[in-house]
Amino acid sequence: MANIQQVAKTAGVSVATVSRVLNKASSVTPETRMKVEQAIKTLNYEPSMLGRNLRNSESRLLLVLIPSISNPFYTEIINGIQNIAISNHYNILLCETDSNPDRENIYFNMVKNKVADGVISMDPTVNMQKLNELAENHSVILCSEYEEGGSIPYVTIDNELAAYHAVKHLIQLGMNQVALINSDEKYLYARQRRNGYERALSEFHLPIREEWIYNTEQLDFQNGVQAMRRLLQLKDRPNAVFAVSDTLAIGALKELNTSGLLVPEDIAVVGFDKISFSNMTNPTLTTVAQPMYQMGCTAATLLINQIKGNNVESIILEHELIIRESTMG
Amino acid sequence: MANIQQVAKTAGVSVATVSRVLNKASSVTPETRMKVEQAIKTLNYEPSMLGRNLRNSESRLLLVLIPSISNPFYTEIINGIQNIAISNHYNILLCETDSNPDRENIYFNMVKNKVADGVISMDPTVNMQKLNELAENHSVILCSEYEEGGSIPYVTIDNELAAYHAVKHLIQLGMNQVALINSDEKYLYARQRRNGYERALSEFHLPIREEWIYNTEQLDFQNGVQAMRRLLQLKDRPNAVFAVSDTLAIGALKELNTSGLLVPEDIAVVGFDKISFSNMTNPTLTTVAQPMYQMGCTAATLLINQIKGNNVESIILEHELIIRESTMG
DNA sequence: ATCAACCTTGTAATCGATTACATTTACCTT
DNA sequence: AAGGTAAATGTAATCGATTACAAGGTTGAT
Repeated sequence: MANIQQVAKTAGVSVATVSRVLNKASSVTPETRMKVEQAIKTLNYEPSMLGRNLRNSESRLLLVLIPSISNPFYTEIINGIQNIAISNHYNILLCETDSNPDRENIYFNMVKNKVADGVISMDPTVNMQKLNELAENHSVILCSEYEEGGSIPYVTIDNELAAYHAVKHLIQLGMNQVALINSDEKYLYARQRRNGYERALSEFHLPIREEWIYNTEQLDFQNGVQAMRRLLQLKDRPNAVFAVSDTLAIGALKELNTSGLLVPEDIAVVGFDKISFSNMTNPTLTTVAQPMYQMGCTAATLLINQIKGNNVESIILEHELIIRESTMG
Repeated sequence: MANIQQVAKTAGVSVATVSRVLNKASSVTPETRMKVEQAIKTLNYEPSMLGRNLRNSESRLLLVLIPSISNPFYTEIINGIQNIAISNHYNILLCETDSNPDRENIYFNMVKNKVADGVISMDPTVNMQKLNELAENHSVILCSEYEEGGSIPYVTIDNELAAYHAVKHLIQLGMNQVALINSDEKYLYARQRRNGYERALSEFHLPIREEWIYNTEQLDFQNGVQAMRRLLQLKDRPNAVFAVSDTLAIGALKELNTSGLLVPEDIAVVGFDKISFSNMTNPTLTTVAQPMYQMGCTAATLLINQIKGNNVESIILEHELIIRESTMG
């Protein structure tokens, strides 16, 4: 691969002139420009990013931290990030942390080392202390999960309100015994969604019953099956379930199917996230849609602005309740 | 962020010595090593990848090209790639091409520019001519989809044999009218799987009937629904369906459910890929498992070896038929 | 005491770009 | 024709590391 020196030589000009042609900025005679472009073509020259990046001390790479690539929740967000990134001449480095602090460290170092210009973290298990340290000198944006009262800008939805809407929908359909399948409440979103659940119950003067609240360790399908199984063993069964993720809800559906119960006649189900599989189930799943593509776009825009040195503000986006067969027989 | 000069100054040594401490290679007195390490600690120094990469003309980044991040087929493969990459001190740059040639070009240029040290392509729509050009001077591995008789090393399974096994399984269950939901036969894997399907039929002296072969444009759920709907409209209905992807098969299941047919009693269904949702459906889906994690590991290992300058050979991995409820009521 | 051999450390070139500053060239004005 | 100005181009420093080679220092053998 040719370098800029060789191009300069074959064009009979200096490296500075070649660079000027490359960056289209300052004045070059049409004639010399032609000579340089000719040389570039004959040598099949592509400027080295390594040289350019070292000099400019930027890499035009954005790190995206996700706990697990197999979680369909993230795919649309990543699409959004990627589109904005590409149209701003950035690329994204997708990093799966597996919620593993060692990997997290590797990725944080990549930002410190300028292998990447900034980070969007979507990992709810991220080490907030380290992230805050990183944010002191580098560009960081949180997406979906965030820190209340923290100083790092974030993009999210109003989780409390979204849960409230979902549960209110169930209650208004006449369900007076609504169970909650929640994830571990060490996560902020889990606590917020529980609050929304409780607010809806309280508003309709329904009791909050601990045995109808099940906390899962993870968000997998199997956890949903397990949770539903437990709820069905209760003497006093719920007649509706709000699960804080579609994968949990789909697990619940599966268990209901197995035990011969009808959805929504016997038990209505609402999920959260509107993952693509949520309308492939039978019945299709009522769910709360987060504007995932938009979240991704917004997060990327914030990050790029922050890298440019601008001050950016956190943003809360709108959610939407998608009513499907699992609540509307 | 401190640089190597400052570390050298505070440690009272030359930059060469600092570099030697950093790279643990040549001889440094324990005493000077201590001084340098002390300086590194006090200055909170991290070596710049940009400088290092320029000098070594490597980036320790591997490009992974996939058509779409939302396709669950790729997630396990990517896991495998990532694990091997990390344990060899590489990182992966996950690139979604959307089967868009412009994006493809951007990514190919990243390799030419040394932003990445090599590519694993999993995009069946990739421009083979350009990829071959790239492979002349750079490291390239194909994963899953490949070019027959081409010169780029690949990792794949025996698609013909896998399809043959799937269809033979259906026939041996007593199904004598097996339909095929195939994707566009411009793809090599689609042609190979069709061959396997036909071989199994021929072996059992069953006719190959064109009206039982449906080609979809894409692999989405909706295409499966559509395909099944068409097959059900036939006067002479099939009593089994082999779909070349789980998403198609899940669409077919959904349509069968909608029209009140029982699976597998009325129509048995086999999918392909063993995506995680394939055991969340009702009934659970019989499918052909590709060793996806292993494919990822193998592809990454091949690529890293190729980058090291070794000659690498293509590898064909074993598949496995996973029998579940959709063929075994 | 001398010298070879080896070990440790330093000097400076290098990777491939960008860019401040210097220099050359061309043109215009009087 | 001389001098001034602006445009075009060149020179060389710079980004932050690695490393070939040079130089200095120590050790031990004779």
